[in-house]
Amino acid sequence: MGRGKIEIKRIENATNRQVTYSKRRSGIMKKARELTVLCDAQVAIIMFSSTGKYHEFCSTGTDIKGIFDRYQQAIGTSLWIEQYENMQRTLNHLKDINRNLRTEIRQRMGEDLDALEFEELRDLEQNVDAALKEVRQRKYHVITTQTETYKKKVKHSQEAYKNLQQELGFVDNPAAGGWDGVAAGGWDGVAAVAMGGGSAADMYAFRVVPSQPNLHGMAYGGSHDLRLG
Amino acid sequence: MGRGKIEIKRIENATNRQVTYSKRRSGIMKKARELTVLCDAQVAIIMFSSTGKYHEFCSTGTDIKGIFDRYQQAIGTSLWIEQYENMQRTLNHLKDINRNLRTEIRQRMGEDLDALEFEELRDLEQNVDAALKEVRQRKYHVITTQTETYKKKVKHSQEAYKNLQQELGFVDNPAAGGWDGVAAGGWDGVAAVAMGGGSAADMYAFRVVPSQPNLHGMAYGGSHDLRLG
DNA sequence: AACTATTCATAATG
DNA sequence: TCATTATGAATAGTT
Repeated sequence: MGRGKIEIKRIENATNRQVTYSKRRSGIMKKARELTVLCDAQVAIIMFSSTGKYHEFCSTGTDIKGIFDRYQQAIGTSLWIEQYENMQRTLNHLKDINRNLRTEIRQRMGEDLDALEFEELRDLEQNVDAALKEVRQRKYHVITTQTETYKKKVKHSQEAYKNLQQELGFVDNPAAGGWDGVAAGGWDGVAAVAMGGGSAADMYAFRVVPSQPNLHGMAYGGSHDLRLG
Repeated sequence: MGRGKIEIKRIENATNRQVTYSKRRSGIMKKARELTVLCDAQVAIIMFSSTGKYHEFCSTGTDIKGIFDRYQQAIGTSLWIEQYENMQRTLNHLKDINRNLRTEIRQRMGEDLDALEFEELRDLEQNVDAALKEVRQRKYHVITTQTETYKKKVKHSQEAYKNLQQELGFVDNPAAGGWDGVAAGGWDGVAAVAMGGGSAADMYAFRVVPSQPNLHGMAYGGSHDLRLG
């Protein structure tokens, strides 16, 4: 065809190559379209030129994805099965880990202990005991720090008050009440109450991990069976 | 071409249709092969005949999957993006949950308490305290049960021993030692030791969740930063 | 499947 | 890129 036969090998002249690509591409596309109409066939074509431009053809009544899904069904496997299975594996692994994390939390809460051997129970007890000490220590630290902070605030306010009184010409009278009672030890009393453990009303479920409380998928102290997938 | 022009519409005669499909299919395949050689192009073709048979063409140096991956990159999206993204979302969600579960465990172990407010610390303390009581109670229950079991076993052994002695014609002499010392309360002593809390050597990390200990991805009491994905 | 008459695709050219 | 055209390739209908 054309003005003389040509050898089927790479066209070295880039311009000629591009022209030939364009002509033959449209030729193939036309043939493909005719085939789908004449023979009631489904055809999908994807082409990339040497310059990287892409063109596609797809028979009417479907799309590239549809034909490829059918193709994958025909050859009995997914071309992307490897990635997909990797992901599925990771997912299941994460689910298993999460399940075990939940179990550990439940056990640390004193639930579901029936499955534990005596040695495990003993270790758990020691671990929870040590944790309790840590938590108490930290709580005490926070209280102490907070108390100090408030004491300083009170002291500053007190001094500001005195300065104000002096500036306004009042007589400085420390025994007249005002802030002194609190400054003398009132906040230590607050600390003492806070340290004393909870009342019955305080016994609601523990709930921490700030900022994203709903990512657990459940309330602490409640059931841990988050269902996913 | 051919003996007379034909109208481009579905060929009703099934045999003709099949013959034409076969001829034109090979024509397109040949054209595609020529295009890839002449123009250094990448081409992928998938065809399904009206009878359901499939045929494919793919330029040398690559495969269907390669061309489709490139195609998806070219159009800037994945044809299977929906399934994939759903999975990715689930994965990230699981990771978030996982992270929070680990944080909660660390906090229940008395670590990473700096981020907690005073109220959270107080709740945590109460919760861990209550859990400790539960664990101790369970441990005591296990010990009691175990002790009873051993007591019974000892008693049975003792009686079997006595019966044996009688059968062999020996004189029954309770003061002669043997099992009686243990049966009188020796196992309660075991229980007492077990209840007494751990020695310094017992203070290794707590490790439960039986059957699949490695799914945590870390040792209890160690770092909780399992990296995934 | 093979064969041909005929149409079509396209290489070379402007 | 577009149009023209000579030429070989593709193929519809037939055997």
